[in-house]
Amino acid sequence: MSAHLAKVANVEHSHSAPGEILRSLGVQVTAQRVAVLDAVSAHPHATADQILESVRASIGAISRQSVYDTLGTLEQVGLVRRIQPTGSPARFENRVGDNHHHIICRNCGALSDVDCAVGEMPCLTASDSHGYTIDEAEVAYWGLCPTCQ
Amino acid sequence: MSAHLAKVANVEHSHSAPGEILRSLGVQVTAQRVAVLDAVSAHPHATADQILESVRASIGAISRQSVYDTLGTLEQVGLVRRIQPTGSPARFENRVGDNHHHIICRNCGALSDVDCAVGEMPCLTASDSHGYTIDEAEVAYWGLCPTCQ
DNA sequence: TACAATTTTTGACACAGTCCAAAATCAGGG
DNA sequence: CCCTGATTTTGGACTGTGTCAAAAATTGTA
Repeated sequence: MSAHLAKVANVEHSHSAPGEILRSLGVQVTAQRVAVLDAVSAHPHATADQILESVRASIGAISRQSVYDTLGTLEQVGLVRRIQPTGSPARFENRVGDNHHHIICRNCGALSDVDCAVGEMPCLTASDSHGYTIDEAEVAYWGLCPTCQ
Repeated sequence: MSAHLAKVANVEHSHSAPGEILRSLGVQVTAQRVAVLDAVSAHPHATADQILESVRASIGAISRQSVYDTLGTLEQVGLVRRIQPTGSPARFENRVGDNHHHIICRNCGALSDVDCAVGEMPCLTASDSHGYTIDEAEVAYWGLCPTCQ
């Protein structure tokens, strides 16, 4: 994803109404999209189904397909980041553009953000890039959280 | 997974018959298990279904459940490592114990091993461990392979 | 050879993500 | 404010991946 776009999305709009943010990015504004964006903001690292439940609680009805579609659109314009730790379904967060990493508990699945020491992608250098053009080093820290130790 | 166990599995058995390796680890030897181990060795980073196809080609018949069971057992005893890059099903490899990382093409999905500069887990230090006991820093390098650039 | 334990098979199920046609909504222009 | 074209949402079906469970088969030991 474009890091620049993500920063635009996050920095220039952090105090705008969701509808305005969408409009400024050329995305049609609908009640469903606003509700999904709100749900992602309220529940960092939520799964699509958790977002579905949250939106249903807030606007009454939305289809599962629409949640998936909207998350895809929001990811595409850089408002939402999609992560997927090993063994987990996809999770979504609105903290974008800073290349932060995550830390996951092997026991209970708790998940937290970890700032990237470098801040920009890719933040690590592969010992052998195999001729690839690398644009991201995705890091996940695994271990036991304070509660599960 | 126990790094020591993985090294035992990989180093002390790299020239033994698969059946002997299994027996030495206290795992009951069956034709299915030997075939799955062979398939993983022959096809690094294969998915469970690819391993299923390979085993069916080699020993004629095996159930999907048995492949999943066997992979689980082999992972448990440190003979096989299970990885799951974002957006991919689980993949299996017999290169264990060296904490190597992976590099994945965003376009075609090609996947290669990348040696870990440190060699042991965890090879990175989180900027803030949130009180976790960290035992692994899983790194995936993303970009475009030489063919897709 | 017999038997207990374990593994495999078979089929069903659950979860997560995608596909698709019809219906509904949005946005802009008149 | 209404109309219309474009887009989105809905509802249901489908696919892929992993798990569950009971019955059948196999392994290994005595």
